[in-house]
Amino acid sequence: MQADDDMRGDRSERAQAQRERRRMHILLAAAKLFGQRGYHGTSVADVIEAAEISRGTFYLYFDSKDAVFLELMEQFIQRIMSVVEVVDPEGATPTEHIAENVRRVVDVVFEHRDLTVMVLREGFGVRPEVDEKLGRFYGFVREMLEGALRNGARHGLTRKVDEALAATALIGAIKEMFLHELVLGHSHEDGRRAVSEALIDFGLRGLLIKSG
Amino acid sequence: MQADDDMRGDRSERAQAQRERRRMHILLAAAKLFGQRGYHGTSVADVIEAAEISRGTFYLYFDSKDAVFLELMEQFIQRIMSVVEVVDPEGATPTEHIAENVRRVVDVVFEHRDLTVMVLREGFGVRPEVDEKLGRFYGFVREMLEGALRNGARHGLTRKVDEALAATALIGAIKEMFLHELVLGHSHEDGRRAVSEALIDFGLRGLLIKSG
Amino acid sequence: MQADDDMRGDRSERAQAQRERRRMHILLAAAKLFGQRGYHGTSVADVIEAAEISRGTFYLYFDSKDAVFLELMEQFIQRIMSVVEVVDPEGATPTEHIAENVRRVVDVVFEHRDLTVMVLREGFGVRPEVDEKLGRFYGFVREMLEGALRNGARHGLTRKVDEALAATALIGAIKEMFLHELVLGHSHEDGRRAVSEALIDFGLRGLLIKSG
Amino acid sequence: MQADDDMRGDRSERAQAQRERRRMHILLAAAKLFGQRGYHGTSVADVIEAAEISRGTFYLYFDSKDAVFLELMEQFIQRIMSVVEVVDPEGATPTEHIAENVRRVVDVVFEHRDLTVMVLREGFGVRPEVDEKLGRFYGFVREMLEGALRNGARHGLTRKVDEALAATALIGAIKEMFLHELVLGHSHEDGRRAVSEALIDFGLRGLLIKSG
DNA sequence: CATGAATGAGTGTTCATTCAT
DNA sequence: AATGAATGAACACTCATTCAT
Repeated sequence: MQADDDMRGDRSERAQAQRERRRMHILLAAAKLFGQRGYHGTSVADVIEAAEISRGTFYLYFDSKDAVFLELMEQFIQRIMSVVEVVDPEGATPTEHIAENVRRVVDVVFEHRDLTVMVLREGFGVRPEVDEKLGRFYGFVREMLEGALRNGARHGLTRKVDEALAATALIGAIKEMFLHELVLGHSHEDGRRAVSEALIDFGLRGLLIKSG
Repeated sequence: MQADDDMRGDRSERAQAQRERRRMHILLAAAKLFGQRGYHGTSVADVIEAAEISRGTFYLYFDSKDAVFLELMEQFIQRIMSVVEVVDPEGATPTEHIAENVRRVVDVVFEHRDLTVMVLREGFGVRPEVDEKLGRFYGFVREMLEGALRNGARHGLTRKVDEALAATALIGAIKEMFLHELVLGHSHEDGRRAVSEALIDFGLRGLLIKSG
Repeated sequence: MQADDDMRGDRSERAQAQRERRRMHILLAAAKLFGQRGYHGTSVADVIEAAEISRGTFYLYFDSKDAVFLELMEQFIQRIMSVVEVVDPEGATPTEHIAENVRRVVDVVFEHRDLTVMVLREGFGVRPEVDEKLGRFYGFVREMLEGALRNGARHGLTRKVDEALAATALIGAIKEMFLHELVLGHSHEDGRRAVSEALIDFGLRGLLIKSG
Repeated sequence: MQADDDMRGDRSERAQAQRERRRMHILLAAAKLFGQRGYHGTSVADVIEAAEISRGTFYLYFDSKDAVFLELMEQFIQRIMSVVEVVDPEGATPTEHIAENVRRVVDVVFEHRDLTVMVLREGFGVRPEVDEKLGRFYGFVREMLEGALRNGARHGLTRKVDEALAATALIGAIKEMFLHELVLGHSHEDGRRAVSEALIDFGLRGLLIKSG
């Protein structure tokens, strides 16, 4: 009896684990394809071929193509958000804080290359739900950046600038650098460090030696 | 015979002009739609409805949906390229040169809002030919920027930086600012000037008052 | 010029007529299949094969499989309703009136065999819109019948009965007789007359010679 | 050895009984669903959910969805047939005989509402085997009715009519009244009696007071 | 015996492209 | 040159059935 229970428990656990692994497998395959060919360029047929599963199996694990895309997008957003620490405006010089945030974000990005490319290359207009998710995410990022800029200005670290415009520029710069590195990157282990440093460098120091 | 030829010539010329006008009309309608809904979100049906032409007519002027997209992309690229003046590396302080280039590019962008949005929102991966075109274009832009950065460094105007990385960041910043302004922009006449100045500001001066 | 106009007019008219003929052709094919195999047993593939058109053409003429079914159902309902004349309760003996209604309905039914079978064999539960249409139709029929029964009772022609129950029984009898005749019927020209007479006979006279 | 056999026999018997109980359980769940949503509107998924069994188990007890439907239909048919007593043509006035048959059928119908609705709402065309079964059943019913009519005519109880047509009409009336009562019926205990009486009334007496 | 994960043929629908008029 | 009817490959999704555990 006990053995029986144990066996059943084992089997159920193993089944559950297997199921989770398969879900992951599909998500990974989908992320790669979405990253390479975009949402519209990737068909369910592509995904099931890449994941080596049948049509039916795909729908056994996910409600729809959209659902997969949204889940992947959510995964990425969650990972990034969970790794960014809001800087205490009253705290000491925030420079190091920011640098650490950047490093952590870069780590997430480089450990989830496909996911990142997928999110970064897909602009608005794919699906309303996607737009909403992206909107909230970029809103969050923008707030982080604007806060950092305000904070930096208060501490006399950065020039007084139109924070909204500056945040937009920074977002664009970050996206492009990540995309460039991830798509063309030679996957040097130091690509990661180079990007980290470049982001901190450009973000905090700008390009000019002396004011114009 | 001669008169006949003339008449035919006239007719042919007028027909040619009419044909050109119609092509333009279709391209404009397509640009607007591609900008608003993206490549995949725009169907040939949308285009012919917007251009008020028949299905057949569309294919009389263009080989395919792709061809329209590519031609529009080419148009945009040509316009931008034709307006950028390569800075003489031996010349005097290039700051003003650069500023003028920026202003001219901004002018093109704001005078062809649909076209710009279309190009900027569509990343790589739509079609191989599109990728190739975009690749060459960004290669050109990148070269311009890298040249400017090298030049600036030589003149002691900018810090010594990894020009490739810096160019990537700048490209991203520029794209994002344009997109943001064009999509959400309130179409103030001064939006154009604000963006111009912000680009020059961020591009040339960076954000930091004093070096870290 | 005039000839040109005429020709264009002709062409347009002919095109319009051709279009209408094709629509009809598809509807006829669909009605036959729906009648033979039911709504669920008939696929769009079946319809386009029977109508000898391509998948795309089907959707050129109809929005969906449902739309075809609903249009056919509506056609049948309209034909029947347009042919039934509401009996004036104050009028003279309504027997002849009723008999004429029956004959007209029978004519419609026998001239649109597939359509009738399609409607009669499909019960409720196919689609909400279908249910609603059928509900309204049977409501109409029921009202007609109940009115006739009330009328007949007032004139002393029929026994006093629970009109609702009697109407239900009559509806069932009518449906079954039509279905039987249309599905198995040997298409004798007199099948039509036999059914007409039987309906009048059973509806008006009942089965018993003398009351039990 | 003998004890062993007995035990095995017991176990086998118990297992057999359990198996039978489970079969019944599934059939009941299926009948309810088939009645409510029809054959096409009911998926195997619906059935296993309602029966609270697994997919595999379903196919352990039945060969296919069709097999369940057919078995249910057969069940209904058997019940009805087993309850109808063939009237002796040489016997005395058959009125009471008929009335008793009607009452027994009504009892079966009201005690197996789901089953009845299932059979009545599904016309021909679902599956060839279904058609065949239904065909044989209605053949039997038809024979009963025609016999009764012939008998009635011989005894001078009913008018001389085309018995085939009359039987068809009666079948339709019966079906419709049952369906109406079972689907919309307020489940009054007397609904049963009302229907019984109405059937006898309409079937035997018809609607007209005096002969035409 | 029981399970539920896996399958793939089939569904209704879309849309870029062709072609007879 | 202009039209729009016609096409069919491709799409996302469903579901009855099988089978390893």
